[in-house]
Amino acid sequence: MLDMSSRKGSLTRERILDLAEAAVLEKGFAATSIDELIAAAGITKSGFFYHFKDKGELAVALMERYIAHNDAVLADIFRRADELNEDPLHGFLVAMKLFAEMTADLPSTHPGCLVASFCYQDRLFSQEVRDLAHRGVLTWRKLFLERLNRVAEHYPPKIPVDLEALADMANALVDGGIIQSRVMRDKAILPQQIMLYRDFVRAVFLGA
Amino acid sequence: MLDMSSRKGSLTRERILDLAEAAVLEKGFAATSIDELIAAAGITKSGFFYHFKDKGELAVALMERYIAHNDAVLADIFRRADELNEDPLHGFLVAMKLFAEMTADLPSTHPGCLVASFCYQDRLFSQEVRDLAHRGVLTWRKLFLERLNRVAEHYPPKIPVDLEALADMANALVDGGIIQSRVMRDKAILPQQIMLYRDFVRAVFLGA
DNA sequence: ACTGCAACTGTACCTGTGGTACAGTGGCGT
DNA sequence: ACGCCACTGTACCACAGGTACAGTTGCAGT
Repeated sequence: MLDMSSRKGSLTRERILDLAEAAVLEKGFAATSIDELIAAAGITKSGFFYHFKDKGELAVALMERYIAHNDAVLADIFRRADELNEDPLHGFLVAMKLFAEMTADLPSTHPGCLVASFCYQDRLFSQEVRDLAHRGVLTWRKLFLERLNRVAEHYPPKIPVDLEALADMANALVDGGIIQSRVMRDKAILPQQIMLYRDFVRAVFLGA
Repeated sequence: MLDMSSRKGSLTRERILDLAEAAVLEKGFAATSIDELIAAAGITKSGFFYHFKDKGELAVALMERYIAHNDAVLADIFRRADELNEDPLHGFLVAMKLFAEMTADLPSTHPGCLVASFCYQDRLFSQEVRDLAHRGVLTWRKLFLERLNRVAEHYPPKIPVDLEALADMANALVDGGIIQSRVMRDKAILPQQIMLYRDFVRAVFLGA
């Protein structure tokens, strides 16, 4: 029989990851204690080490799950935008609108970006975690760059920009927007910045 | 007599702060141990606690110093740009060019932004540290917004944007650019993003 | 009913770190 | 000569993070 989640699915592992992700984004990885996680999850220390052989493996699992989820969310946004629009530029602009709305609809400020969090705690992690973060950023770059290239074929840029840098700009602005939203305790900043990015992309391809 | 730095200036304290800042930006605050700092500084634990009554006070001192330094750097860039140019828009564009060049000239990737680092370790710090970060972001917003308002008086915007959001965009892009530079191990990304911001500001006020 | 494995629990133990307490000292300014 | 700034040295403690490993429970398949 094919069962997709190994036996009964081990939802305990997922629960640990949920708790760990939230804690790490609030206090950092080093300050997130295993004792704290197992208390919240209602298991014992041994239970934790059954799922993760050490804290490093927790970091890997957190990153893997986060990257996969992030990629899926972005792909979904672009897919929904494509359904609403044929033209590559307007599809892109609609996607950015959807993205901004999604972040604006969050109940409080965005919980944070694990890649950004981990990048300031670099030396705590294995090469594997750093490689995961690297691939995560590369995936975003690729997803945006593909779209921007397709747009550029139909709309010759009015402002000469490196499209790869323009692709990276989205990621940079999201990470930076999250940081500002958190520091300023103003959840409106992130969606605002995404909309500004949208304005810029429109200006690049359509002019002011 | 007026001496500006309390007696002989206590350069030990500065050395601790230098070491702590570098360590915190690499591993995070919680993972930076006092033992490690005193070993690197060549002092004893007692020496450390003479300067900082606890670790929390170290965090406050780090943030204060970082914010002050950051503000000074930005103010200097704008001042130098003003010397080269009278027009508010071109002064701003020159400043962004100088900024990009400054970050490009760093020997390796940018060491990182303490505000960004601390924002993902929020719960470790006192309200005082959070307030410092808050004020740091506010100062950047204010510095950029003043300039942008002056520009807008002479150049009616061709693209309708919220100037406060446009001011915040600089900060967001710098923080995001640093993160991407670190994760991708490519120091060119940060200056590239600053130059993209410059392109956007020019497009806003001059059109594509 | 028996076997086997996933998913845990229980107990014991070691280390490193943060932090306290306090007495002592070298050198410089006045 | 006096004082005080900027430390050093020694001793100590509580506790969290982390390791190790043997034992237990419950469900699945045959």
